[in-house]
Amino acid sequence: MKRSHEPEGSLATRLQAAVQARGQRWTEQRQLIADVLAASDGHATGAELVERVRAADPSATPSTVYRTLDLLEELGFATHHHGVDGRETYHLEEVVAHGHVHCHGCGAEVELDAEAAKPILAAIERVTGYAADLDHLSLQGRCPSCRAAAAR
Amino acid sequence: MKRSHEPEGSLATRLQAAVQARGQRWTEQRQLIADVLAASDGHATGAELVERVRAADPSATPSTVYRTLDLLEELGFATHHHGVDGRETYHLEEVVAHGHVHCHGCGAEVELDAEAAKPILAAIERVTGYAADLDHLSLQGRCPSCRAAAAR
DNA sequence: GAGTCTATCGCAACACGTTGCAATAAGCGA
DNA sequence: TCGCTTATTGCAACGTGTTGCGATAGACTC
Repeated sequence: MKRSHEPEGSLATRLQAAVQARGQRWTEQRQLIADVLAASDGHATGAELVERVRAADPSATPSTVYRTLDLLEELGFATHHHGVDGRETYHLEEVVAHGHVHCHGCGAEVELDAEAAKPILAAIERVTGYAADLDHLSLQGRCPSCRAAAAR
Repeated sequence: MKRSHEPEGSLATRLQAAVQARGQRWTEQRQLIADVLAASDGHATGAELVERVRAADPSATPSTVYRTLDLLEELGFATHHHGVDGRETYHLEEVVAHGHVHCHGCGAEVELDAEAAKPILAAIERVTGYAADLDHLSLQGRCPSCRAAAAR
């Protein structure tokens, strides 16, 4: 998100540098997977990414895609979390960290940016001493309109 | 909730009544699955439950177990949520509602009871307007000792 | 340039959970 | 009791994600 002022290649370039700095290799497949992830800004499930990567390069296998995603995550360029249905959802790190709140009444989903989440994270820290990850903040509950409907 | 003063058998009895009230049937397998879930108080993953049910009755199949768990959930006798690894974890409704906080540093996991979670849920409501489910509150972050270690 | 080391890849198998379908069996009315 | 209706079950196949292993190919040393 809001990366449009940057040259397209910069993410891949930084990634390549980070990978090679660890003595690891930057391959065409990794480039492709990073491109696909960058192109699907916002969220994408593992399966979606696998599908898109395979569309671009049919020789790519799921294991390669998942291992590359793990690598991106290890390097801090991506994160993943489990949505309400247990499916994995991946984000590029450039997408600003955010949490999710899902309504189990109507299925609505709102995002929580860092600013909005501050009081929540502060409350978690006060209660538990834990510094919670915003990226892994995936809540379920009832949205205001479903609550109003339920109250009637 | 907080029905722990009731006799052991009452859960199955109430469940049976609820199932039959919907014109559905109370079978031995359902009884068995409810027993297994009751016996594994606290949490159990779907796979664990399947395994235990099959240990007691090898003819039971995973689909039956999962369908029964769905039924229990529909009736409000059980809940499930997705843990950090994306696996499903089931609770009996009798186990008092609680959330989880998992440390991605050392893997420690603490539970949050309703009282402790109150300020967190209140903060969520203030920010989003959502009434979050304590049972689906599954957080990740760093525990105090990992934070201290990281600070050094 | 040859040889060695090792990261990466593809494949196959597995684990967990879900779904569709046909067979079975329970419940119910005549 | 018989026959009908329908909930439940078992089976098999599928979707998503993970893991182990041998083959490959890139990088590095001599």
